[in-house]
Amino acid sequence: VHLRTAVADDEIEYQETAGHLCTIRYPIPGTDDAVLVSTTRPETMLGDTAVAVHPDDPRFKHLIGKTVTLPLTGREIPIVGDAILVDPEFGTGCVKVTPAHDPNDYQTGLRHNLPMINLMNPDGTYNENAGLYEGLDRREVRKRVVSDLEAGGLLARVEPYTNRVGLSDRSKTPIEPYLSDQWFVRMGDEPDGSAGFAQKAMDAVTSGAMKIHPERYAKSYLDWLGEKRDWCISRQLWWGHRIPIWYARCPEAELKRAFAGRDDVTWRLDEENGQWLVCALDDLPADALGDKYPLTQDPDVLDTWFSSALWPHSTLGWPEPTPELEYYYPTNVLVTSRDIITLWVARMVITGLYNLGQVPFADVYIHPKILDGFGETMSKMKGNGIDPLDIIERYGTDALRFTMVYLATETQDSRMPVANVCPHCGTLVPVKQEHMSMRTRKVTCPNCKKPFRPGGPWPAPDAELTTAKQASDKFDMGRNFANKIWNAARFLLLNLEGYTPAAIHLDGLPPEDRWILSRLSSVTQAVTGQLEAFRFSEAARSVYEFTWSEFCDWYVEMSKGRLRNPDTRPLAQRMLAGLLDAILRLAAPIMPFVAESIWQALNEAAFERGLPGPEPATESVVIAPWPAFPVEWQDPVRERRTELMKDLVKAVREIRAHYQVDSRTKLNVFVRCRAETALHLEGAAPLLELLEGAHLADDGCGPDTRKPPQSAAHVHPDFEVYVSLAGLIDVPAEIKRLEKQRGDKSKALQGTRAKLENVNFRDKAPPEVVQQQRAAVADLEKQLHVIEENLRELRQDVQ
RNA sequence: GGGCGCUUAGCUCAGCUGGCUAGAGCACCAGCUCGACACGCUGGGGGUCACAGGUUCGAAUCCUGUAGCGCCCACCA
Repeated sequence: VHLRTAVADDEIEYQETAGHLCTIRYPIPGTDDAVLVSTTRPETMLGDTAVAVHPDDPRFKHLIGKTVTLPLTGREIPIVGDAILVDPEFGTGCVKVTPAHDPNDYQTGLRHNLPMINLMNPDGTYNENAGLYEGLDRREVRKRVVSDLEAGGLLARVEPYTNRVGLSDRSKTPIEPYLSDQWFVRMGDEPDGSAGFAQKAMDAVTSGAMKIHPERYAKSYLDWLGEKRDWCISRQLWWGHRIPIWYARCPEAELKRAFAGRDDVTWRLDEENGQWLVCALDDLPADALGDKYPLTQDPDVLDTWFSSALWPHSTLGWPEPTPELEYYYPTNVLVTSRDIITLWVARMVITGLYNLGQVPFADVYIHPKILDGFGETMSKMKGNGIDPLDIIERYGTDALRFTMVYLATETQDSRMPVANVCPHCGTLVPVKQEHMSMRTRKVTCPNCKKPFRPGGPWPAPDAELTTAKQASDKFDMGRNFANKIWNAARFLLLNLEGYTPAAIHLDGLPPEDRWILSRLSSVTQAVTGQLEAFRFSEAARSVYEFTWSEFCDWYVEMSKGRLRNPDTRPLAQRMLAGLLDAILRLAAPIMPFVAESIWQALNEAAFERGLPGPEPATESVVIAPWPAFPVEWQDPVRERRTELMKDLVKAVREIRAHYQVDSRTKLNVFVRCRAETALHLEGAAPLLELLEGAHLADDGCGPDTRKPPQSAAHVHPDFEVYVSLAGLIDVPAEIKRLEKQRGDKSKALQGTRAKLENVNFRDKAPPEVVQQQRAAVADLEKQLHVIEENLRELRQDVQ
């Protein structure tokens, strides 16, 4: 495929290609001598207009100013000295110069005022300048040139050579550099020295008018713009915005007459071609100047990035001063990928500043990328992409979105191993590397042995093979979380009968309410900060953690008893409704669909709700105000108290699980602790009852509690728990349990002691850190002591 | 060649300004169909934080180097 268009440097991709390096003799007239030049593109020698050597190269210095005869053409071309083009160490030290067909040679040509001979037609065939080779395709010319040189004894040698060939991104055919007229946008500064396009776009970032997050990406933006390379914006393609230039050959008076009073039309003279270049905002009809002087529009179209650069304002109705443009421009945040910071972002800034005088957005957030399972960027070409629709169908939209946000960390790209879902039996068949790049058209299911086509971007359906859908268990997390929220909401909705709205008063609240409000206030504050700082992954983690591990795992469980008691039920309902309301608002940006559907259901059951006081709910969660709660609700002491109770419950659970005691069997629990801790654990008895089916007697918690016979122990920094297991206790197993606890604790003790024994640590570390370590040692020693005691008793039991 | 980033549990990733026994999800093991949820609950196993130096009382965290990987840019007649 030949696209026959100009391409930008950034549309070229290089590929290592095995080719040949030909060394050709260029005879020096009047002598038997010749200079040797090497090239990977021998056919371009027809357009050589010089041979260059390094000006300081002793081997060739004396030749500068002389000429050589260009083989096959007989043209005499000069030998020039050029320190930029020539590396004397490389090859023969002599370089053929083909200004019309190589960018470096072009620059060399300009430096030495060399003629530029364009050999090629736009279709890649050679033109009349190629003499005998006219009309032949470039590849054919290469063959002929080589054999003709060989026949003439002018081909010194041909060696195998691997070089990097520039291929078009789009067509994957080799780029042929050649001279053509193109349209450029000048990026450099104005002739008077004032800032040009590139500089203005740089200033937008250095002045802080536009911030790039994470900050390090500002560097690629500034570095690239700093080169101020002119932007070639014309393309010889069919699809695209046409270049708004019309050509006319007429007296200027005609233009003045036809466009009198129009400030959207300008023109200037193209002296080289003796015509007017007319530029207009709106399309000009061919007969705008009358039949005598037809206007013809330039056939080229704009670079797609030029059109894209207009996106932030052209989508809002520009150039008309629409209300939308007025209201939305400049926008707030652009979210995009790092590889188009230059191609797209920089150019949006340039056109935004030029057309509207303001940057198009205040913040640019660059997200990490999802890579394929092998760590490579996904691309259509490679065929290693994943179809979001497959994921949505299998896991849900919110699952997709949540997982993506969860993975949007600050630096780390994320690999996404993908599996094909066997269309016959549903087995997940992991994608292997050899399935990539469309090489594998057919995979056999290891389970049902039937064939299918792996999922991916296939150009057309396959009549014989069903194409598999794609899956990736990375989305389990999002799906499970959506489901968790859904079920928590269901629980609440089933328990809202008789709900009455009323304000919450902090003072009368039970400890678990104080705790969850403290957590809610902290978490809401954290999520708000994380979103503002573009730390999306952290925000997702905060919402997930709070909702699942705190609200569902503990608060909802704790509320079950209260909902059964008519005295405590109304408050529990208000708390739960208010909490769910807050969770939905926090989750809405990340899981909009689940949040919205629950919001609607909640509006039916508890229209007026909220913390601390009830308010009528908004019609939709998307217009609900972002939540914020009093900082005074944050109460470290209450949080600590709840943590202690949770630890107590967990200790009992651990024992129950270890002895595999049926959950319906009631356990008797005894706690030995300091009086102060006992105070903190005051509310623990009902929780143990509710959550663990465990009984803690009124006098079972305090400094005087004694270890009951036949019991299992768990030693916590703040308390010792004993669970009576008369008839169930397995003494050797219990010894093993305690020995493991002892192992863990003494390992920690060792580490901490070692630190304290270090004089330098005691002298140089901050006192509070030293103090903390001392306390830790004391705690651990005490715990170990208790464990030892328990072990001794158990060993006596055995004997 | 220049720049940026990464390397932590079997897999995919957290770990912000250095300081409790390094965390999560999935996977794995054991036990749970008790009134939101088996897409679940409970308990558990699993890590020389790539490697080598250095700074520090103390390093997954800071510095230097090495190796591997990814991306962007430049470019080899």
